[in-house]
Amino acid sequence: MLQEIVELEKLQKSDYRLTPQRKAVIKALMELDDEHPNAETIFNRARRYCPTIGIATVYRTLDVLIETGVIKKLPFPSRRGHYEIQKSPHIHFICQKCSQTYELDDEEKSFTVYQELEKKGYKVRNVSINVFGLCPDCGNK
Amino acid sequence: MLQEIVELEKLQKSDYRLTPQRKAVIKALMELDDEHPNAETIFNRARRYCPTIGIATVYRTLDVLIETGVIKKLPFPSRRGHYEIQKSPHIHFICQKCSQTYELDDEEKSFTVYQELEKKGYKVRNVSINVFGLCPDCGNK
DNA sequence: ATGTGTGCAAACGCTTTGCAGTGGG
DNA sequence: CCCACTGCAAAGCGTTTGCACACAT
Repeated sequence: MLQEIVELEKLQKSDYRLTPQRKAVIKALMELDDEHPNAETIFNRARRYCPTIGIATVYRTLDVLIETGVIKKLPFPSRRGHYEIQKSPHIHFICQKCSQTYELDDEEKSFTVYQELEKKGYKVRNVSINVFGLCPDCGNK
Repeated sequence: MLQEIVELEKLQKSDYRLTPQRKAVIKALMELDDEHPNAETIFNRARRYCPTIGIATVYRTLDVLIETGVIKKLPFPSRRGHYEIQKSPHIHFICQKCSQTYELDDEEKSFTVYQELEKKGYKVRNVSINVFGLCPDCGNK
């Protein structure tokens, strides 16, 4: 996977070691990226590639990956943390009935917000747009 | 307070009882609304108006208020829950250094998102835009 | 040799739940 | 008068931390 190499390089450049555990977590994150996984889901997938990994290491690795900008923690009003690889901005639509999360492009809108806030003196690192309601499936039942 | 009466009526209309505890929580939420309070902060303020209230009741009341649309749980990637009275959409800017949260108007942008998604078959109940970065204070140090 | 990184298990902190009692409508 | 609601304390659950060990450099 080409993309994976990019992520691994980001880590190396920041004085963090590329351990089997960290590689396993990144691999898990890449594979699960379309479902906004929580720590437990990432943990279970990462075990395929590093069976001895512990949940604490997953949490510590997620912190490292957030710090180096590889992933971000998603701002959902959920009790558990959800994570995704950093990529171009998009809208998250979260269905309040079935909890499905949809991704919808929104580079343009995010960019406008970005520009306006930078003009006002804010340094913008991440724009996040979440929409809550009923998805087409749940809304028509 | 005029606004408070509106919130109380919403509750009454939904077959929920207007207890001193619930009134106290609503009053606390109104007073603290500009600081996106967590349950503990709401609890401490509510005790001014109902000294015997318990934290469990605060949590249960918050659930009721969310269900009736009086308040919403804010989608911040924080471990604790944060709440605010439902009002017209705005951007939250959350400083990653000092954790200050700023509110910035954005009715227009939210409305555009709203319209586009409704066209696609989603039923939108709540649009939430969060921006993360450094606030003017922290960015210039 | 040094210190970053790890697994385990225990601790932590916020939130939820069970239950017996209370009071609003 | 009945049942929604409450306070208390205990349990629950996701996350963090302390510690001894491992292993890269």
